[in-house]
Order: sequence, then structure tokens, then C-alpha cells
Amino acid sequence: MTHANNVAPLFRDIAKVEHEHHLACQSCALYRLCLPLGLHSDDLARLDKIIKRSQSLSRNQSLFNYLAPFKSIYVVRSGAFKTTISASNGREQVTGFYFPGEFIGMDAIHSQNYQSTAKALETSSVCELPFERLQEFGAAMPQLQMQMMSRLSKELSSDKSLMVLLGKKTAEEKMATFLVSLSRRFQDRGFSATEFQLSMSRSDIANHLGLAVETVSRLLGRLQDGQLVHFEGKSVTIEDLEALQKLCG
Amino acid sequence: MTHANNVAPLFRDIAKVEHEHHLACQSCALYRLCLPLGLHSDDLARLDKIIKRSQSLSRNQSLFNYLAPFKSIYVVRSGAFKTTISASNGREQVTGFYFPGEFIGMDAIHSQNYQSTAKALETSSVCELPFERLQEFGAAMPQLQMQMMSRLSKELSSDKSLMVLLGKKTAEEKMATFLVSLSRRFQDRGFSATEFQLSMSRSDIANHLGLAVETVSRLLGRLQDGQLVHFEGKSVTIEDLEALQKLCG
DNA sequence: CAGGGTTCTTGACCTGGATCAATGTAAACT
DNA sequence: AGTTTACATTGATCCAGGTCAAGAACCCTG
Repeated sequence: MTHANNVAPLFRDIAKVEHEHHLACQSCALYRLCLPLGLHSDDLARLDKIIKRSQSLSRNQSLFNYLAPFKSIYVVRSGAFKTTISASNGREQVTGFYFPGEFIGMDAIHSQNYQSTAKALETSSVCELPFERLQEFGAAMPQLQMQMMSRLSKELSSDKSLMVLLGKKTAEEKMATFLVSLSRRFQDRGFSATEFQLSMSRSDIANHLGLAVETVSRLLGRLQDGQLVHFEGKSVTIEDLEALQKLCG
Repeated sequence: MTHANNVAPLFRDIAKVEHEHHLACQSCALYRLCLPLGLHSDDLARLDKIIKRSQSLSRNQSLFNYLAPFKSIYVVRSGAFKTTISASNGREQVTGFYFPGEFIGMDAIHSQNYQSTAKALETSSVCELPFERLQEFGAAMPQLQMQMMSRLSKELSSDKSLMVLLGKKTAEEKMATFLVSLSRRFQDRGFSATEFQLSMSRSDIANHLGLAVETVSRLLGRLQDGQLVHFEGKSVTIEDLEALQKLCG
């Protein structure tokens, strides 16, 4: 930005931009799910200014790579992402799928390097929150800090649930749990709980659940035969959500 | 505590108590690993005052139970803990083991209810950090907030590693990873990296790693036959840490 | 230190889901 | 249109690790 130039018309332009900017978070469809929730409007305006908005990524493009230096936390704005960690032999674990309003990269705060690789599953966009700037606000906006911790805590608790899934559940329970969790998350975002698109491949699902692709394919077939769900390529219709919930274990 | 009584000798007693209190965190053997690290000494004194210290628990006693209302985060002072979550059919997953300097209960910040049950594995003590009081300090001590986030982030990243373990590793790799991780954590705490006690039962280990007790027993036997480690009941001697690390995958 | 419980080890057997293999489908590029 | 390459389904076979069973070693507590 160039030096301010004190002629009246320019001032008004700046004011207008500021105002539109101020609205960006408030008018966002994800506001209800997002970080700024509960901030005072002047705090929100300050936060708004440091957010780098609407960076767009196409399918398979990386948002960041494993061990890259940590600079920002990202919030999914549209589309979907997966994060992966690799063990040896090129084995990879899909550690999570991320949908609009969800945060990516928080596990890098401690080590200051991203601990996973994040890839877009389809054309997607994110809001970037430069972490240093966020910290500068810390003292002035304790609610913001609290929101951040709450987010971290939420991911922690869903990771623990995933441990139960990976460690204790059968293939069928895993599959049912996955579908119910997707349904829940779509509903939270104002979409249908019973009809949605799977943006990830069968092999991503299998990997995430600790199963083989073939097993996922068979399980989906079985659930379809049992009239619990209907698949048509990537699109899913849940026909008996209650029954599916009972299968979760 | 009774009302202050302004005679000189009592004053001196109070001053002395305050001073000792001030030292409690600084003189703690775990200071280097703990939350107050990096705080200014006056901030430290304030933090010191809200910490409820040295609560003692005996073997199998619960620190908190699943779904109990969240009030405090705990730091292990001595001994060891495990946390568990239950699926249906009474199946339980041991989600973590916690040693001195490590934090328990952070996954409850979001939901305001503990998301797991924490039990002492041996006679243990904790420092209790009442979360509301901690929050009150937030604005005044941004470093403290930052430390908290860093802690949360660290647990997040170790949970992701556990996902790789549960989802992708073989029984042998799991076992090796577990032993190496214990070794590392004991070393960080100033203990021997090669000789330590397993405070948890075989069945807790098995459960945590997503294995059957019998498999753990066989694996430990096999590692012992291969001269990598030596077991004598609960005590372990790692004889070839490097080889063990190679087995982690 | 006897005895009743719990935890640990070891062996024999079994199975859920992995792996291998072959074919089907469908999007992406000539 | 046809060709390539990736993804998905289905069947046949296999095996790592689970389950069952039976002792052995280790507690506790009286």
C-alpha cells in the first residue's frame, strides 16, 4: 500500500474499502462456524485486515508440504482438503479430511514446521491467517485466543475419536462411522445430511479408515444392498441414517 | 486462609510463604518442561498462586471421568496416568499415557466436558490449573496463552503420529515405536533412556497399540530373544536402541 | 506364607480383512 | 472418434494377528 495522500476523495475511497473489508467476515456464510465468532465488531475489523482471503487451489494442489516452515493457519472457505503423514516404505496415512469452516495446520504451532501435507481434493479456496499477526492480537483480544484454543481442543478430541475408530472398530463400524460423520458435518454447514458428494477417492477413504480399497468397495456395496445408503459414483444418498448410526459401535 | 492481621511477625510469615510460593514453579524439577517456561518472574508469581499443587492419587484412582464438567487442566507432577475412551460393548481405547510435565484434559476445552477418563497407573501427583483463572490471565500474559497453544499443538501432532501407528504399522513396528517413544520421553525428563519401569500393564500397552495382550507378550519375548531389549517384570533395559529405532517404520 | 485373584506367557487354532488378479468404468488427452 | 491412465468393483486366496485355552508367575491380604 502507498503512503496516504490527504485529499478528500481518496480518503473516502479508503473508508469505503475499509468498510467492505470489515464486512468480509461478518457477511461470510461460514461466520457462524469460524474463528471470528463472538468478537466485538472493532476487533473483527482488525482481524479482518490480516486475513488473506480466497486463495484458490485446484485439485491435487498442495496447500503446504510436510516440514515446510509454519507461517499460517488456514480455514477452508470452499471445497475440501485431505492431510497426510508418511511412514516409511512410502506408506501414507490420511490423517483427516477438511471442509468449509475447518482449520488446517494447527499441529505445526509447536514445532514451527507443518507436520503433514495438505492437498485439495477438488477446486478449493482458503482464508490464510498469518500466525505471527494473530499472536500480536493475542493480548488485545483474549476471546480470539480462546477461540483458537477451543479449535485446537476440538480437533484434539476428534482425533481421539479417530483413535478409537482405528484401534477398536470393525471394518463395517469404521465405514458407518465415517458416513455418519460426513453427514453430520454437511448438516452443520447447512447442506443436506442425507445427500452429498464424496470429494475423496475410495482409496483415500480406505487409507483414512485403516482399510484396503477393496474392503471399502465391498462394504459400500453391502450397505447399498441393505438399503441403508445409495451410491452413484461420487454421490451418496443416505436412506436410513438411524440404522447407520446403530452400526457405528 | 484467615483475615490478615497487621502485626509485624505475621506479616513476615506471610511474606515468607509468598516467597516460597513464588519459588514453587521455579524450583520445580519439571520447570524446563512445563507451562511457566519463559514467563517473567512477576507473571510467574501470579500463575504460581492459582496452581493447586501436589494433589496425590493412588493406583487406579481417577483424576476425572468421561463427561465430567471441565474445570481444570492437570500437569503430571510425579507418577503416570492413562486416558481412555469407550466405544460400545465396553470396548475401551487407551488414548494416551502421561508422564511428569505432560498435560491432561486439554481435549475438554471445546466441549467443556472431559472427553476421556484419566486414571493413575501408580501413586501419582498433579498440579491443577483451574482453567477459568488461567483465562483471566490471558490478556495480561500472552506468552502464557502461547505456551498453552503450543502444548495443544504438540499433543495434536503426537496424536497424528499415533494415527499412523494405528492405521499403518505392523505389530512389531507398533511395539518398537512404543518403546522408543517411552525411551525418548524418559530421557527428556532426565532419566535413563535405556533403563526404566513400565508403569502400565501389558494389557494397557496392547490396548493402546491396537493389539491383543498375547501379541504384545509374544513380541516382547521376540525382541528379548533378539537381544534388543531385556525385560524383568515391569523393568526394561534397552540393549540396542538403534536397532529398535530401525524397526519403527 | 497360604491361598485366591490378577496379570503374564505360551501353544494351537481360526478368521477378518489384506493381497493378488482380472475386469469394468470413466474421465482426460490426443 | 479412440487411446491412455486412473479409479472402482468383484472373486479367489492367504496370512498377521486375534481368539481360546491352560499354565506360570506375580501380586495382595489375612
